[in-house]
Amino acid sequence: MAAARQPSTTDARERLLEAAVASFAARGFHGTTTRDIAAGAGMSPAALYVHHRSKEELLHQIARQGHLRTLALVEAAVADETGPVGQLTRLVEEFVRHHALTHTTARIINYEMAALSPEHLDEIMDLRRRIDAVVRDVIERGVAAGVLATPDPAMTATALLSLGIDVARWYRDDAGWTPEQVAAHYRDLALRMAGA
Amino acid sequence: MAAARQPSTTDARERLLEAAVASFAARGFHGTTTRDIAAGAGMSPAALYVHHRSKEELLHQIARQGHLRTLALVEAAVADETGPVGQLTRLVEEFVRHHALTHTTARIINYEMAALSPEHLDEIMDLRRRIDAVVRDVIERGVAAGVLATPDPAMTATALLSLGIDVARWYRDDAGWTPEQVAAHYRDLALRMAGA
DNA sequence: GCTCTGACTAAGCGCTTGCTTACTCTGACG
DNA sequence: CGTCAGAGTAAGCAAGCGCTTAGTCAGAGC
Repeated sequence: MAAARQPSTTDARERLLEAAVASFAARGFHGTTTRDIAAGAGMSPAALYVHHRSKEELLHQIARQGHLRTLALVEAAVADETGPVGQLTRLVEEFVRHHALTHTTARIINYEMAALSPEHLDEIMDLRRRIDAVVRDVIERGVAAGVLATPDPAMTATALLSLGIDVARWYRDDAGWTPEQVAAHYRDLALRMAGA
Repeated sequence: MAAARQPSTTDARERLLEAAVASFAARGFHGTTTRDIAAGAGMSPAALYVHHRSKEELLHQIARQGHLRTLALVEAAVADETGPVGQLTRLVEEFVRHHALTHTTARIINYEMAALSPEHLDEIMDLRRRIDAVVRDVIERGVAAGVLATPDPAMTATALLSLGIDVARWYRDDAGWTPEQVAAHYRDLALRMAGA
């Protein structure tokens, strides 16, 4: 049956995606050729088009999966904790740890967005707005409840997200800090910033 | 004399640089063609090579000038104030205001560095290390003097720089916040983060 | 008026790009 | 065994790339 061959098919598809992640992160979308990606997956240039429609579609899938994962992560942080301070603590810890751990993917989804088609960009921007909304909501509820204090919750939310996202730019696997160390330090910084 | 013609010559050179800034910021280094840049300066494709050696050299000049200006800015902030708290206040205000105001250039010099040649990248990385060192030094002196409090001055310095740099990624001229408003809010956040 | 200099361009060179075409090969199914 | 689907490829196409060549033209100096 067809399912018996599917594992290896899925495997080739996945290998191409992984090769695209590595290339896009290292050289950017426009700095990467379809031949780079195919070679990274150990295949001929034409093989890319057996499994994917175009180079831009690869970027779209990487961006889509990455943003969905981040949205799920922030929503889980809020769902698992009660109270704005606990939610903010958990959210920043997980958000920062995730951006340090998956900095390769995170670099692409945060810095290569301009290469998406207008339609795909719209879809990704919508996911980003939903992520932003979760963070802003936690801070606004905290301020309303008197357990957080900041004169401009929206700008503080922007700063917190910004701080986490930018981890993907500067973090190196061999730079002396583990994702957990950065996450713990950033959690403390975030609580100070939000006036906990 | 030659100087009489020089203004218009300098002008063409400068117009090409400005067009390169606009294109690199909008589409990235690899997403920009030399024809884009020349057209942006209102000239033929070949004109670029009358005034500049290569596309990469344009990026190098933009990155070099931008980093030198940022280094001068942080050094001036430290020189003009006495005491770590005043220096940190002034430094963050100016750094953030600068990144909001010049976000177009700042985007290039922070996110297109991978497109530089190895030699040019070395030079730029050295300038970045010097900028980092100024910020880290302010925080370390503040902690030593007991006017700032943070368990890891190096990581806090990284976070402060990161926060300022990332302003260039998300800031929009029409998004409701002026550079001064962002600078003032971020200055308060920075003082909290550093334990002032 | 003649010459020389330097800004600027039309045309194009050699190469690389994203993607397609026409094909081969493997393995499942009757 | 013959057929047929689908994964994979060798070869290549049209377009676009960074950059060069060979030249035009305006203005300064004598």
